[in-house]
Formats: sequence, C-alpha cells, structure tokens
Amino acid sequence: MELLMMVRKEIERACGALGVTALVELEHAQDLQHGDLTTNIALVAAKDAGKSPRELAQHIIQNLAPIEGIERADIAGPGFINFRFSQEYIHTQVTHILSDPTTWGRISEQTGETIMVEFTDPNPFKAFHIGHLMSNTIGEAIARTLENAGAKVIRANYQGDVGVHIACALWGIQQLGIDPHTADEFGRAYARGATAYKENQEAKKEIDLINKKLYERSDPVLNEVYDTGRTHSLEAFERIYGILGTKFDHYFFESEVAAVGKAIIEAHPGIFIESDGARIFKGEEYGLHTRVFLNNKGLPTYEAKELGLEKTKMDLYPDTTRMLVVTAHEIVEYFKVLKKAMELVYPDIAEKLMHVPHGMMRLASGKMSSRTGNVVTGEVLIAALTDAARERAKDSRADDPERLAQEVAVAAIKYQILKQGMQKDIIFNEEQALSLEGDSGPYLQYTHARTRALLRKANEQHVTPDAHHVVSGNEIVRRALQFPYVAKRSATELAPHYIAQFATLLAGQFNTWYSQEQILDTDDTRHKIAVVSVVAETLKNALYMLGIKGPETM
RNA sequence: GCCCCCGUAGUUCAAUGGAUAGAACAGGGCUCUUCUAAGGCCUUAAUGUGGGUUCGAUUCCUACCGGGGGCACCA
Repeated sequence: MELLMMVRKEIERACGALGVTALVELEHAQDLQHGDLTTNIALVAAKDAGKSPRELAQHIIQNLAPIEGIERADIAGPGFINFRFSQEYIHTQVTHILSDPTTWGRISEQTGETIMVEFTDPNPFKAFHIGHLMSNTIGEAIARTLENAGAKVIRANYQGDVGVHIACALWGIQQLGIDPHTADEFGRAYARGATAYKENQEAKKEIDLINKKLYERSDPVLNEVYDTGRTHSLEAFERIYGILGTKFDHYFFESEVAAVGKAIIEAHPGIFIESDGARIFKGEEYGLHTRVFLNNKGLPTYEAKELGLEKTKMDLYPDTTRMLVVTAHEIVEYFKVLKKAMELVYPDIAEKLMHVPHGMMRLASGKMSSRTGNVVTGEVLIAALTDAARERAKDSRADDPERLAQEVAVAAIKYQILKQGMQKDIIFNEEQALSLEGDSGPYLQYTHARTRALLRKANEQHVTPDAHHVVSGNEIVRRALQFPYVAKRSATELAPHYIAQFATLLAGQFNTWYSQEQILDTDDTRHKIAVVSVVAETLKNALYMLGIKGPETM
C-alpha cells in the first residue's frame, strides 16, 4: 500500500514538472501480464498537453526518478504506463506475510471509527427464512471487512416483538393448538393468522384484540404464551447464528424503542403533523412520499419505531461514529423518508446513519412471503446442503466429517450470496445452491485445505520457505499482493463481493499451477513452499472476511 | 401514473470510464502407478434498442422496451 502511494507521488511530481495537472489514478493491474501497477494518466492528459498519449507517456517515464520497489515502467497499449514490482519488493512482502500471517491484508482506513452494523433483523414468531440468511451473510461480511480496516464494530440485531404480526402468530398458535415451547411451527401459525387477518372479519377483530391485550399486557394467559414463545423463538435464532458464525453485541426490540419514537413524534408537532387522526410526515415536500408515523389510534408505526431505534442506539453507544442498517432493498424508499425526518429531528444522528440495501432472495415461484407461508427457511436450506456435503465429507480426510459438512454447507450458501454485487436479487435455485463445485465456497475451502496439506508435509520434511527470488509461482504471489487493496475497496464501498472474486481468482491461479508443478521434493521446493504459504494465508484471511471457515483438511 | 433498482454466453454471475468483455454451471472431449479429482486441461457461446458525452462506454446522460421493488395508518 505504501509503495502504491510512493509511486503515485512520483508520477504526480513527474507530471508537475511537465506541466501536466490531471488527477493521477494509479491502480493494480487486472491482467498481471501488463505489470503490477498501472496508470492511465497519459491518456487522460494527452489532449491538454497537446501530445499523443504514447508520446506523453514517454515523457513522463523519462522524468520519473527511480523508485525503490519498482523494477521498471513501460508504455503499453494506447498509452498506459505500467509498473512492475522488483524482486526485492516481492521478497520483502512475502517475508512479511510469512512472519506475521494473521495481520496480512489488514489495513487502517477505518481506524478510530466505531461502526454499528445492524443486520439480519428477523421477527420472533415468524420464520427465519433465506432472506434473513442473506442479510446475515452480507452484514457479517461487511462487519468483518470494516474490522479488518481498523474499525471497532458493534453488531446489532433489531427484532419486531410487538405489533399486529405478533398478534397474528399468537392467534394462529391458539387456532392450531401449537406448543409455544417449540418454535418450529411458529411460521405456520403466523401464515395462518396473517391470512385470516386479511380474509376474515371475525378473525381480524380477535387478532386486533390480542394485539391490544399484548400492548397493555392485560391478559395473564396470553402473556404466558407470548413470553414463552418469544424466548423459544429467539433461542431458535441463536442456534442459527451459531451455525452461521455471528455473535451480536446487542439486540434491540421494537417493544423497547416504540415509546422513544412516540415521544419524539409528539415533541415535534411542526414536523409530524396531524392528518385524519394520524401523525404524518410530509415527505412530498422533499420529493419523497408522505408516511404515517403514528396511526389514528396513537400507536407508533414502523417509521416511528425506527426513529426511536436510532436514538436508542446512540444513547447506548454514544461513541458510535457511523450506523449502518443492512436490509433488503424493498425498504429503500421508506428509508429515504425516515432519513429526511431524522435530519429535521436529530441531524447529528441522521448524519451518521446509512442504509445499506441488498437484493432480495426470491423463489422461482415468485416473491417469498411469510404471510402466505411461501418461504424456504434457513434451517431447511442449511439442512439440505449439509446432507449434500455429508456425502462428500464421508470420503474426506477430516477428523470430524459432520463438522466439515456443516462448514461446507454454510460456505456454499454464503459464497453464493457474496460472490455477486449486493444490489442484485438472487433467484434461489436449489440445484445451484446445492452445488459444491466450480465457482463456490467449497472450491475456496478445498484450495485452502490443499495448501495446508502441502505445508504440513513440508513441515514434516523440515522444509522451510525461502522468499528470495521466487520464480515459479511468481505471478500467483503478485496477485496475492493485491489483497490489501481489495480489502480496502471492499471496506470503503461496503462491497464484500470484491473479496470473494479475488479469492476465487487467486485460488484458480494456484490450482492451475499446482496441477503443472511438483511442489515438494524438487530443487526449488523452498521457494514453492513460500508461494503456497502466501496463498494459504491470503485465502484464510479472505475467507474469514467473508465469514467462511477455512478447514485444515477436507 | 409517479419514484427507486436491475437488463452481459442456454443458465447463474464478474468486469475501478480503458488494453483481447472474465468465471462457473449445463453440453462435447481429455486427465488420478506423482504432493487432496470438492481439482486441472481443451471446446462452443454474450453487452435489450435508438440517440448523446468522451481520445475511449458494459460502465456516464437521455428516450424507449423488458423484469423487480415502493407509493398513508403492515413491517
């Protein structure tokens, strides 16, 4: 990273000397044939300089002072200037990676920041479906990417434990005679209640009554069912978090932020005006749309609760410098209204808040909906994948095949979500989801396990890595050296898929090399083991950032 | 109707305004007497349409077409 800055400074100096003032963009080359670093400065500045791009590039190169770590600079294509790392630089970097593998890839861009990342957000008494799996996967990866960049991260989970949807579920539990001690059937109960609420006037009245009683906590029998069910629902979620590898620092509940939100609305009558007995915010005045914050019964809606939530977050964690809310993009428009309202009510908090929308998990059969029960639950998907992975794990070298099967299953799910840009929906395809081959999480795990096996063998043979003048596998090492840059981009753009793409590219390069070269028992084994080590540590740390386990054996 | 997101091989996805648009899956053909075949090699195949900006557009702007989401008391 430091070298990149030095090179950029030197280009700027050389350009300045030539009277060229354009912004210098220096990037890692995508195609390593071109070199390691590349700039398009000559193409950008050619017109102003009154020279052809290649001619200008030539002048810039002639003005460059030697840079330590750079072997040479040359012109290519329409006028790119490409820089190549020197062997000494590569050697230094590899030595550094081998001596301190755990910090490899770590950067300091977000040092000093305290960032709260809210994600997953399932509702008790409702199914934990693959949409929640998606939010959890993306949120955890973002959290880890930010931690890698030096930030202190607070993982938060916000859950709707009050409101009509809960009343629907409780009604369903009563109707179907479901035991509130087991959360398995809650999804079905909710679907039953939600359907009845829409289609059946009698049921709607009953459910509204339940909702009122819950709000007042006036019915001891109902309270008992609610409290028991809530506890077991949350415990069921906790089991899934355990499998997925997320540990939350704090759980926020609608029940505790509702009053906070309501108070804020009432304290700002000029912003949240009365209309048809409700309190609304006129988003239209800001090019957005109008939303209801308190309904005509004076009860806080989602919007009001959200207002209370962000305030509660800051009260609890006053050192927070940024607050991210990771959700599906279906609430993008709501969130804009919320953000505008917050800017008027508490601008200092609003400024820190950022909505991070991701695509939706959808089924081939249409939109997933817990209201109709048309959902694939997280547990079902994990179980199906674990079954598939177990078949393979039987023939593996793992000490604990069952554990491996689960780690592979989680990797397969997470990678499928993280390999693509977050904004896009994922059409859930069972066949593809169950695939453990090709461009997949297990592919990365397998490659990692393969590197570890080589390192174990090398260790048994007392072969130590030698980072000097790595010849075979040189291009793999040069690719790996881009890791911190990729990590930086992921952190600043909140886009973990760059890590996933990078890891797959590196793994592919390694596997090709592996199939062509003998690693152990050759003259340059010590150099090759250095390459293997670099790949192993890079993949391990990249997988960690994605929230995927890197087993030692497979 | 208004607002937001998305249109890339048969399919699922990549591509920082740049160099020959990359992978994987599916199809066809090879490859374990050698360090992990969940691997590797070969092979066919794509930027929705029309304008514009630019030295250069998958990327930015615009219109249209297609898909998705949202648009007042659910979340």
